[in-house]
Amino acid sequence: MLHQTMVNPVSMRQPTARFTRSVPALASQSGLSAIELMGAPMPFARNAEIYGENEPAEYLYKVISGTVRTYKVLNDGRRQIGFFYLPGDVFGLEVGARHSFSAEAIADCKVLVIRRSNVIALAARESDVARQLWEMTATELRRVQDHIMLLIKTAQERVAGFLLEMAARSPGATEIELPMSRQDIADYLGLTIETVSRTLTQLENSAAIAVPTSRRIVLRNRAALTRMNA
Amino acid sequence: MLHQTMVNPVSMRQPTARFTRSVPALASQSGLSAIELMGAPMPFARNAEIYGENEPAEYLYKVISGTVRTYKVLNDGRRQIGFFYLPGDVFGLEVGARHSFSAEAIADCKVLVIRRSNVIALAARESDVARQLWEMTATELRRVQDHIMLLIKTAQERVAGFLLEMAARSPGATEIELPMSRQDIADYLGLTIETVSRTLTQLENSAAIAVPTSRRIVLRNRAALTRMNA
DNA sequence: CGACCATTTGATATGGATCAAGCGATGTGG
DNA sequence: CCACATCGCTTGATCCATATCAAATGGTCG
Repeated sequence: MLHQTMVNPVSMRQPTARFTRSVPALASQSGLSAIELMGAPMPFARNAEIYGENEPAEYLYKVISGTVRTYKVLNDGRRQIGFFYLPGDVFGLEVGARHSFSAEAIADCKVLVIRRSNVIALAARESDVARQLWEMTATELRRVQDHIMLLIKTAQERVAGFLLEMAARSPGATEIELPMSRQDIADYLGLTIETVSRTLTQLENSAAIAVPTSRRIVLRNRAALTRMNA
Repeated sequence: MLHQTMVNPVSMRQPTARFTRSVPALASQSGLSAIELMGAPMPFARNAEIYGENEPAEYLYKVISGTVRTYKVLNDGRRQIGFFYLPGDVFGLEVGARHSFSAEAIADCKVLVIRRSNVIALAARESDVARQLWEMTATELRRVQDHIMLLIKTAQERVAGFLLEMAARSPGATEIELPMSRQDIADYLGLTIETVSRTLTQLENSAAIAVPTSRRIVLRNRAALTRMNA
């Protein structure tokens, strides 16, 4: 049940963040936030740990390419995945001193790494940066609240909800490419891989989806999925 | 399963917030935050709705006395309680325009009602107010993350965890007074009242707790509870 | 081709839900 | 002050969704 994670060398995890002074004009002009301009891109290999639970939260991160999972593990090895972060998503932002989850690359990734102290210093001077930090945390809060509502549902509802959620993140697409394994999905939904697998075949049999390959899902009947999402 | 909630008259829910200019000196001196000084105390009767899901988030709230529950209800009536807010706790703070949960008084309450627009305006000028808003949202985020970890556990672990959580909120106390019903506890833990009840008697039989009355729990063996909290 | 790993499928077990009844406290009207 | 209704909680019996255990299948890479 426990994932074997390659811990990458310390040197890889101590990026020298480019120090950038406040540049709100450039930020708004380019559609980039001032925050992102303070970051340095950094690659992570498949299954590499980006940070561990309870480690000092020195950086926050934005996915450029690839997918990242955050997770917690209980004493006895049960793993709960917090979220799957896709390109454009920010993760690892903490107000407190330490990370509350661990983070790993699901596939080879590029991640923008941003020194937290720089952002916080900037936020103290510029209220729109402060507002952005607050908004990012609030976005995460809403996500986790939605996740709770998933976890009280039946297996079918959870899987349908998961598929719709993933579909909503690549808008317009009727076909979704899952970057994560069945085990990851199961640990996200609080189910076992067997139940996830069975539920998918059941959805396929009821013509709600097609599963051409295990990592590819075609949404055949979105209305049906929405209906069973409770 | 659905709670009958008395909706109190509109007039009761439109408090005239005392308008207060920025008073950071007084705030730090008194140990009160500038935010709280902008609020007006307001009573809510047992089971009164404080706000509803998706209503405009005009106010944020701080419990003075009594207990508040927040919750969401799925189509078919399943209710999930977000949290129980005790005196000192802030709830209903949103970054977006609308409340994502509903809130009700569990018992007769006094609640400090604070106009959100005032706080946000102040935050734009004073970075420590902005920081406080961010921190409140982050506190809530951590809580919800912990809640997720509860929801993947067994019934016994959930109930033990709940008792320890409640105990931690009245520090030092070896005996806890539960302000909420078994149904509320069940809906918080994602269990049925029967399972909550059975689990409590089971904990009582194993001498981990005593239950002199249904609303009062004595922690007899905190170590045992901690051990079964996973 | 063969080994390995992820996924699916099958058989069985079980924790918690559901259905149902009993119990104790609280309150109400006669 | 007592009979009785009500409500919240507990306890009992049974059921069922999902977990667990086990085996087969399939896709990937040497």
